[in-house]
Amino acid sequence: MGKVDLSACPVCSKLDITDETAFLDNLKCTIKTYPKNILIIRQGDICDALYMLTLGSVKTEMITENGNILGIEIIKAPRPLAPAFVFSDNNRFPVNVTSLEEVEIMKIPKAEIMRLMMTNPDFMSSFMTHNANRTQFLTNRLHLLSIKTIKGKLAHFLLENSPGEEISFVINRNQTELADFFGVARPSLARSLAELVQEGLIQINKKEYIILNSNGLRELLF
Amino acid sequence: MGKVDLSACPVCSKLDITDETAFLDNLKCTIKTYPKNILIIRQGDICDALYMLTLGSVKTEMITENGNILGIEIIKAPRPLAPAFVFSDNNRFPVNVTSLEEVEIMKIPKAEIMRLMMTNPDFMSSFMTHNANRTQFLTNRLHLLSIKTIKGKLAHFLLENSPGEEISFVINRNQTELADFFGVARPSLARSLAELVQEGLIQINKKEYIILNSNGLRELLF
DNA sequence: ATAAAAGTGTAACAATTGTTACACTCTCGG
DNA sequence: CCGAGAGTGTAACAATTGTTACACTTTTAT
Repeated sequence: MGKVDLSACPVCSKLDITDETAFLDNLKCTIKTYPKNILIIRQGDICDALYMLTLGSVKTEMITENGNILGIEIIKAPRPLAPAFVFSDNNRFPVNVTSLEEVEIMKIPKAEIMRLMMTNPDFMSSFMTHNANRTQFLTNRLHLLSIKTIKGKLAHFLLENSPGEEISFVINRNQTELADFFGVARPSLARSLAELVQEGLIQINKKEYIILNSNGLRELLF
Repeated sequence: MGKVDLSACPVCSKLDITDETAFLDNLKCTIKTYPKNILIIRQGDICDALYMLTLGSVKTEMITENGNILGIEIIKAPRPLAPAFVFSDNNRFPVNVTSLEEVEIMKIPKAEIMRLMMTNPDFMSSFMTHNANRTQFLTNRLHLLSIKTIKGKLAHFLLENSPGEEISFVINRNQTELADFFGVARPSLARSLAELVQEGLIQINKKEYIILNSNGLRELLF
């Protein structure tokens, strides 16, 4: 089993653990490793334990009923996968989870999570905050999807990621991934990007973007 | 202050409260009433306490940057409003909350919530489950929005709400509200509904719907 | 009972996005 | 260095949805 850096985990960082090894030994859990590009969790699978990604990175994607893929996000270890759903009445995973590299996943039973929360207020607090942040992420996602034009989505997304006007920044997604992220067709996204460039609002060089006119971008939101 | 039926509240129902009045007296909280059609909470407002709707009903709606309204849901007392966000790092309300009638709202400080969770495992468990269910609701919302055609959204929505083929059921929203719920224009929704009727898939009488051909509806999801 | 307001049906037209197809560039492994 | 595959630019056309407008029906308030 690989070495886990608990202090980097948003849920565990505040734990007062004098002996990390002892802590992990006391924890009833199972650990599994998966090779690259494996579908680890299917949308709809029962979720009766907390899945903690301890090594590697995964991609979560939601598949709509019409078969389209609506990319959600990339998760890097250490971080829990869909922690909120352990406690829901209908405890099924809402997304597919696919390994992007060789990964290691720690499966902690629900009862153990309960025990940790009871005995460790800091853990409880972190766990709550982490879930709250996840909810906020979903809300933002909802917000993005509710913007109806592609150029509007792009404006929102670029403004959110830009460090400021005329300052270049890198978007770590290619056009195909971006299109999935927005839930639109790839050529349509390319067209909208080209229009933004032609209108002098932004500048693109591979994955490097520069906002030239942030006010112009903001106008696309109305 | 109105009488509160705690047993009907998803978060409080499992509390072992021998004396409800004493429980509420011990709870440090403030109670406010609002008349009908008042904007109680604005999207972006700081959320440093748990807002519990104890009487009446409210409507929550998300306003996108382009000014469009994306209806989310109607909430009836007793139920907490956006309970997850009390604990998030950026603890701001994600939605507007408007009263639909005269309402009463109990404001419980975050510290009090923490105390309740520490001292009352059942409360903690219910609170977690409730938040998890909310997350699942958001995920479903995301799912619905990610379906691209209006007829697809309608098919998904109607199949989800129908008790079965040829059995009538009531949708408690008018066309305008439904259009908001789906994030589409009202006449476009009307057109899609008319098409579903014309194709013999459903039957409509005011707010009463009947699915005539559920397989036909399912085909719209591909 | 009746006027005002809210909700619905529908049509013509505009705007946006999706689909498909293909040429081109870039990257990476052999 | 070269070829395969991935990623990009772009164009023509189809499909879907939005916009606007107006007549009509239903509900609500006085």
